[in-house]
Amino acid sequence: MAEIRLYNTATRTQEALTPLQPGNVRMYVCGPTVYDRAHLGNARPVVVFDVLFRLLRQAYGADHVTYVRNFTDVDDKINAAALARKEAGVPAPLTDLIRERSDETIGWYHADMDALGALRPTKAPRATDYIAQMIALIDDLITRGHAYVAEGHVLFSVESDSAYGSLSGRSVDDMIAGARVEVAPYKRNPMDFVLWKPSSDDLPGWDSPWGRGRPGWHIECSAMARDLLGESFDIHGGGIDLTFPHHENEIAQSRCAHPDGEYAKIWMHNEMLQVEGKKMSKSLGNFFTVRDLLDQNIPGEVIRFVLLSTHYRKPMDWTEKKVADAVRTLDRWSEVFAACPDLLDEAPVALSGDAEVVTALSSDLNTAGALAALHGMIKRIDQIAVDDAGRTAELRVFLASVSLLGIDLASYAKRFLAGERFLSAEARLDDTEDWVRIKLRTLLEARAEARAAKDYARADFLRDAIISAGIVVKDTADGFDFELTDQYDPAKLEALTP
RNA sequence: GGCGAGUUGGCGGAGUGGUUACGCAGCGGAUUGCAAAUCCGUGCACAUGAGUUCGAUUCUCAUACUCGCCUCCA
Repeated sequence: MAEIRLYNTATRTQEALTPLQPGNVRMYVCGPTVYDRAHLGNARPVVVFDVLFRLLRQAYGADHVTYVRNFTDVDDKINAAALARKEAGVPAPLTDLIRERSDETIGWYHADMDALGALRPTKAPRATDYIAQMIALIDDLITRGHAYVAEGHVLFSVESDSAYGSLSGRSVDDMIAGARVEVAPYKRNPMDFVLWKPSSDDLPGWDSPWGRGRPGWHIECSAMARDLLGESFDIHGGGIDLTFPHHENEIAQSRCAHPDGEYAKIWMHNEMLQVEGKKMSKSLGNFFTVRDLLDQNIPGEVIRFVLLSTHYRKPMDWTEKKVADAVRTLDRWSEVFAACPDLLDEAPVALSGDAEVVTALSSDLNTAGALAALHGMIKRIDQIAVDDAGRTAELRVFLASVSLLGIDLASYAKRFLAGERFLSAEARLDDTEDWVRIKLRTLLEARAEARAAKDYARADFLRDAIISAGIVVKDTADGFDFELTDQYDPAKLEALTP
């Protein structure tokens, strides 16, 4: 087994993973705030850390990896969504609507991430189930002099933590100088952040020593990680935008409350996702959800493939070309199994996967390198005779290697071999009007007749005409097929005469 | 203003102190009535300047440009 090396944001270097408890790895990843469908950006960390989860399970054993990913179900946006429903006339108490909204969103989230082939984490706690632990943690921080009560709020005192700012590499003074937040007058230091805040009567709230209220954003992760993983654990992950303030504040809370623990040892952050070269952001409104893509008939395996084709620490640009390339690659990989479809129905074998693939993944999750290694494998396999037993053995290793990336090639290939095509000509034609299909069919059949009569001049003339409308004509063993290209233009097709 | 990341061939995208990434596109060949698809083979690169070194795309510094975070955000 190759040594697993991971880039640690906290030290800004790559480090070998050595579990604090030998043979038992503990990982916490910040999960979604469940107010709406997961957008594509939400999917990136899920897929990235799922690959890590799979790698760790293989290296240490499935029962020796604990992966916790939370659901944040205390949030203004959830409240707003519930409030909007109430105002729309839904006759139910607001708290019920809030709970309903969270439940519904969590269900969506699981379904969408399942479609991307992500394994469920070992534990998926909800913040609202850990209010008591949060209150205890806050109480502890007050006792230890790291937090104070002011006007119904409990605030963390950043000046009480000499290490504050170490993860994100900034000093408290720098932060104050560049702060663009309005500073509440009751804060002792402008950077002090909320641990607990009062709740109005019409919003969710819990009784606490400081009155009815609700927790601040950061405390939930500290409380759940403490409860489920302990004071020290191995890996903490999330999007790079969480580095500050979320993770910085988590560290501060946890280390100050548990001075003997070091909280997370390795901090991993995935870079952001862009769409066609532009930042994907809610405020710009150019984002789309995972469900949108699935509904466009883009298979989950394809989405996952694209997400893994760029290293997790680099910004990734989501483009239609990448989707098309991924479809193409998965189609090719599927075709290799045409001669041995039974392999696809075999139960997953306990193979460790190709050494090159494992080495790439072990080197700070080099998923792009792993995909390159898979390309090499398939090339080698292609050169082995179809009836050679060695080919079957190699294909099993190939499948095991692909599944280490969480790409369910067996499922994809079975659908492909059964004739399913994604982004196919037929699928695209389905969106067009009847006359297009009739016209195209007329032209294609006219050409087939010309070919049958060996009137190649006419056949080629017709094919050139169809090509000029952006449609590629293919002759197959049992007839013909066609494919729409980027130049496909219905207007040109309409102008053609047989 | 503060913090951080990046700049690789036509495009996407890894990696390395001296040697092939890989994929797509291109080109040549096999195949085909001719094509398409497929298979085989193949050319093309490391932002700029300086330094360290026997040798740098790879290390150091500077410059330019791009991007992200500092505010809910993965």
